[in-house]
Amino acid sequence: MVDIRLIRENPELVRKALENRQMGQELLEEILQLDAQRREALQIVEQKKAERNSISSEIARAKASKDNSRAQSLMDRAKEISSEVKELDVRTSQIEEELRQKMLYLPNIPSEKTPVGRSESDNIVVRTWGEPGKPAFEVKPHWDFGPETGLIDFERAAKLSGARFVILRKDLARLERAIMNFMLDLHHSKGYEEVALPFMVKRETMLATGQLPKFEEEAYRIEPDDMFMIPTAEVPLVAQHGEEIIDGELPRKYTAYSACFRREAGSYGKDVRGMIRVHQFDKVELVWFTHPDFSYDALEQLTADAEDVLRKLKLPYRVVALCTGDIGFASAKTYDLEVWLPSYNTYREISSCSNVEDFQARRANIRFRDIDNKLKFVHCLNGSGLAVGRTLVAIIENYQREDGRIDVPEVLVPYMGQEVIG
RNA sequence: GGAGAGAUGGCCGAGUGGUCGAAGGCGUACGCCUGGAGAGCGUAUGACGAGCAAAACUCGUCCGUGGGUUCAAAUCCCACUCUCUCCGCCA
Repeated sequence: MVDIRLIRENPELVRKALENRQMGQELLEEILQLDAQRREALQIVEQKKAERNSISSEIARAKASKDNSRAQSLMDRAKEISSEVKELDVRTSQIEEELRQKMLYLPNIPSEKTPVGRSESDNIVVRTWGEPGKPAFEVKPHWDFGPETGLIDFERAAKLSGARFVILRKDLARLERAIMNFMLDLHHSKGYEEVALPFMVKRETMLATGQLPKFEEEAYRIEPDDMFMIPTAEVPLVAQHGEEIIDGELPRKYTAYSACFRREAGSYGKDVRGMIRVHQFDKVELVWFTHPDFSYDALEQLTADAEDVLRKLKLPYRVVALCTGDIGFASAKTYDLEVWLPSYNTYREISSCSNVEDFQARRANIRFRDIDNKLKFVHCLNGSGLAVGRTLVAIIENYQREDGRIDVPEVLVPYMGQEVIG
């Protein structure tokens, strides 16, 4: 949620933000109009209420001094005002609700640090790490490797659940578990508090983090209970502190494993082969709650922590700063980590690290007490550290040997108890 | 699923119709005391919204949520949500 006062006092800033996001201005205009209406209605109703209140206390005084006729005439007057107040209240809260609904659809204002651009092609490569290998043989894409070795079973997954699901078997199932444990252990060693969370959440939880109301068609909904399967652990990880005043030191750093569920509506043609884009995948997530003054330092640190996973796995990657036209709804600034995938002969997203500033904290009402003793909204950051399925793919393709088997990355050997699979 | 108990400020906890936004305590901030710290003493300390150039100012709202009764609701009535205890079922 964007601060309504900021919108009111600095609409040009919001106008520019929407423009940079390649979005229309209509929503902003509606919000400005509703805000003006709301304040006008508020002033009228509050004045009436003040009148009612003062008569009410006069009644109390009249009754105390046994002046019953005076009390009665005041009560008649108060009754009139009260019914006026009731009407005005209804009108005011209608406007307020309408405004609130519109506000929920307004995206975050991109940071000044976010490069301005129209689309993906305007993103900026910030740095590159490692060299894509140049094997003398042809690397098998994971969608061939998997079925041929029997370690990935797309057919039976489709039998169970339809397209875009995957079954991992034997060493690959174990490798995935090893990857998760390795990531969680690494983050834990850096001071992240590990959390195990619900994968199903209430509607209001999805609202708090910004997945709803705008992106409902992207989420799996559990009809009878109006709950949602989480699209990322970010949702419960952030919302756990909803309606709280965080006590103790900031930043708070959390890491959690979760399965993630996405309908992938509107991406029918994309990545139909393999397990790059599936409806259910595993991910290890990182979330920070920080003081507003330090959230951009925190973004660098969080990104570095996610990068460290790739470095320790010795997977070549690059860091991309997303432009204003490409960052997510809630984000003010985002770095994507992209890992080298031989099957695509390019880098593909494996992590997305964002500073959403106070956007989620406003929705979820997450505050802290600053040194000046004032309550302020925290800044929230989230990033994948990393998407486990895509890490698995990256290992299959980057660690492939000429004999078609896969070397286990050194850091995972202790978790696997073996050095080669396949 | 059945039965009961509860939900009040950052926290604990009093308060059953009219100066209650709410006693008391803890915590926090400042001051005194001290070589320094602690203890002790004193003072202050809810949130949100609107008005104003701004406010230490004024007004409004808020005692789980939503309705209702009343001139007036933390307090009375109804519904719901959540938490806890017990019973049943279950991984």
